[in-house]
Amino acid sequence: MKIVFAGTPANAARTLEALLQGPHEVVAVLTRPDAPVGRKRVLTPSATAIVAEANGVPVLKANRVTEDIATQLAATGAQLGVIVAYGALLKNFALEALPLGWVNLHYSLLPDWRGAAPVQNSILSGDRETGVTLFRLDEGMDTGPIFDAVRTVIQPGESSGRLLERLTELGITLLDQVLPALEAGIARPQNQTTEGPMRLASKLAREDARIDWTRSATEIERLILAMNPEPMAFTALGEDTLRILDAVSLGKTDWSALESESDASGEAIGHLPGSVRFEAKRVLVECGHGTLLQLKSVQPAGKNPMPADDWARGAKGKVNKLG
RNA sequence: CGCGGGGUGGAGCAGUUCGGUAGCUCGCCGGGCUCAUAACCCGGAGGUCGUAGGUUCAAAUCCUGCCCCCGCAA
Repeated sequence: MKIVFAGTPANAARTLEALLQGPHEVVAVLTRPDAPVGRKRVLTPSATAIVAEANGVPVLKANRVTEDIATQLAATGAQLGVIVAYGALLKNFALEALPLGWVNLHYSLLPDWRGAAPVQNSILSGDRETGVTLFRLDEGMDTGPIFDAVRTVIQPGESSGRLLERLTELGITLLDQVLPALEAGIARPQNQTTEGPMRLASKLAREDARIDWTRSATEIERLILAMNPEPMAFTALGEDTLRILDAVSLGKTDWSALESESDASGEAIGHLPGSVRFEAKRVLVECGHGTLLQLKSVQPAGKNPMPADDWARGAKGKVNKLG
């Protein structure tokens, strides 16, 4: 079967690679235009564009599927369109441009978490389970009828980045299973249910990633894991920011036990949220409701990411409070 | 020319203002103590101080060019 693929970021590129290994012929790839990236603002093609070009697949670059683009896609003779994180909704004329229409991989169990950032939102909310859903694209935002879904349990300490990698692979297997049925015309998508949670997975802003140390360690741990690698949780450290890549909640902790240690070492400890405590092998931060968070990996402004223990070597004696 | 921080043994930092024989906390290797250890004790290896040039009796430190890494912003 001839298919066109639409996608932009790394997980889309990975899915495209898998499709290129498979039995179907990818006759064209649609992706967002090259964008200026990084401090030097170098115009950089998307991860998907790079994979497509490396494999000699014709690439169309557009922010929206205009009638012109739809016509070009139809002219490829493709029967089906596959979308993974392309970044724009398709209008009816675009949906109808291909005989079998379009399917979309979405990284949640629809109808829950429709929208731009399902993976981050599911971790942020402390969900136990998530998954990937393959559905027929319609004009709505992640509202089309579902072919199939794969569920998976979110692992303790799992970041958005790692979870997305797993979901990407699950999505690939899901495509492998469903595409043959689609080609044979026997796939029967079911309308999305109206039961259960239907939360909106809105896009996250940088300010959403600022740590509020008055919240519980559990909530902060979720925030840190959800925001890794984008946009990455951070807190104020003097004039600069300290990015926190990984941390684990220790829950409620008996401060009196810790205090005797601190008295012994002569270090004054505050009881304010954000107070930092450097121990022999770990770095602890006091959070709200008497809970403690152990930092595992941080990145000071201007530095590379480092284990919290390494950071402690240089910060000890200079830092006593975050936020 | 968007703003800013940084490059010092394997890691994280100090030393640079006011040039003068490279330091700290770890890690690593060897030995000791111990039932044992991430604990403790003793000893050891490991650095052209990003790079090129300049000033000087002498440069990690002062001057100039270049390379690389990163935070913010986009």
